[in-house]
Amino acid sequence: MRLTNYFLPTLKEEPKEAEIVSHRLMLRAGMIKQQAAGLYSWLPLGYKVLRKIQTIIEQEQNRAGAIQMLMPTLQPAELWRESGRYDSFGKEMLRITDRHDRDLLFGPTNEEMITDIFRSYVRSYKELPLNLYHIQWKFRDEIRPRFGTMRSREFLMKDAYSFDIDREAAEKTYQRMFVAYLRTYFRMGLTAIPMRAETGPIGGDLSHEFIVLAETGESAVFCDRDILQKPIPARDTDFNGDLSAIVDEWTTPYAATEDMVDMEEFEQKVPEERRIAARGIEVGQLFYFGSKYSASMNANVTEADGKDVAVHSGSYGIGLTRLVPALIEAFHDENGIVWPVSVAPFEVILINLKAGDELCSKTCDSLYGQLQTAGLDVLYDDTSGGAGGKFANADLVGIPFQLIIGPRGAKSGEAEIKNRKTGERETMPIENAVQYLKDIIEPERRDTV
RNA sequence: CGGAGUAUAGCGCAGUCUGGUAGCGUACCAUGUUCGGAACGUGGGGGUCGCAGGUUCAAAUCCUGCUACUCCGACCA
Repeated sequence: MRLTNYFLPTLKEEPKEAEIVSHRLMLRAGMIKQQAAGLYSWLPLGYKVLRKIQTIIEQEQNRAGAIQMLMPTLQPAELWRESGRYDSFGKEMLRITDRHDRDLLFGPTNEEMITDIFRSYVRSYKELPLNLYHIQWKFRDEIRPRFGTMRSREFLMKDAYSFDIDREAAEKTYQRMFVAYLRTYFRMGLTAIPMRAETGPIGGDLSHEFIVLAETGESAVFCDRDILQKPIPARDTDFNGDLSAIVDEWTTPYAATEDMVDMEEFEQKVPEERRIAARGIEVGQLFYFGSKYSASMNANVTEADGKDVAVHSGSYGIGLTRLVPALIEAFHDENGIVWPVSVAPFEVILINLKAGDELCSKTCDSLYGQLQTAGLDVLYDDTSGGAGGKFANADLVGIPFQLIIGPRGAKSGEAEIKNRKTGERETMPIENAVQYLKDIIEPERRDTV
């Protein structure tokens, strides 16, 4: 993409409404625009990151055996009356009336609807297990939305819903999602720590939150440093096999949020030098809630012995629109964002330092074509501004590698490559630059590990 | 929903106390000099001062009401 043809409205000055660093940087890097309290437009750069995150989530959900579909944002109130949540959910649920005076709601979650789909079509235990997911916009009318898209009213979520014949089978599904989550966050460059969690209003008795450590995290968390060293399950993990060893390994070190922590237990189980008391951002949650909805909504299947039983269910969420700021909280410095390659809006930015110089522009145009041919996701800064502005902008939006060509280099045949994360610069013959970038970027995509 | 603030050019702000019809920085347009970390000069365009009502010869400024947004708290993926 040529920057002269793109839409990237970056801001030099600090927007006054933003308090935390990720919100400020998302506004300054031209990723989002606030439209009302808790409602945001995703501008091209921000949307590109969101799509990359979505692709990783989809790949890992599919790998773990979940099946993608899509449910509507608006739901009929009847389903929620059936489960009893129409009245109990409270004012966070946005209620809408259509022209026929029918009660609708903007879905804050989809347990009722997926259960309705399930009971409409599934009759036999032979069709289990089933794990369906969708990635859809949800709405919760938060009393006080804040921190940009970290806590917005409208938000994009991946929700998977599983159906199993009994608790044992449901726990296996739970473990598959657990492993998929470890891989998902790892591929985004994050270390997300699974912590025993309260089950909250969704109900049930088995739940983990996945937490990313960050100073601006909304909750205090306590864990054993050991958990940060645990190995990530490989790409070829057999999701049909027994995953309990992996889950056990990850759930043995102490890790709990402030809601669940027992300080005495924490201090007793974790030696002082390994204790981490920090703040964290929740980026996903797993729930097993048994037959809570299947029983009240008649989602039964017939077993081998001819008897009907209510299925055992779980739900598994990942907040995409919250992951973006969580990533920025984890990856930034004083100059701007520092994206990991796998979620970066572009992998490399080609900077033409002097767009008016014939040789310089010719060299850059050629490199731009080569980078595209090499399969790299490239933004080409072909604007006519000064060098300082271009460097500042490239640093701000956080593209992992900068390929810098100035008139001097164009003449002498030298290219400069800056690593955004380390700040290191390397000079090399121009003809080597594309292969050099390809070699360092491809493994960083983490799509083959 | 309780408490505290803010609203003036695209963005960041001053002007409001003490009423006289709007200014600074930046961004934008033109032009010239620059050209490796947001460079400089000259010229230019852009604001019914959040909305409504009131007081006054005169309101960004004083009074009343409303709206939006932000922060703290309770709540939450």
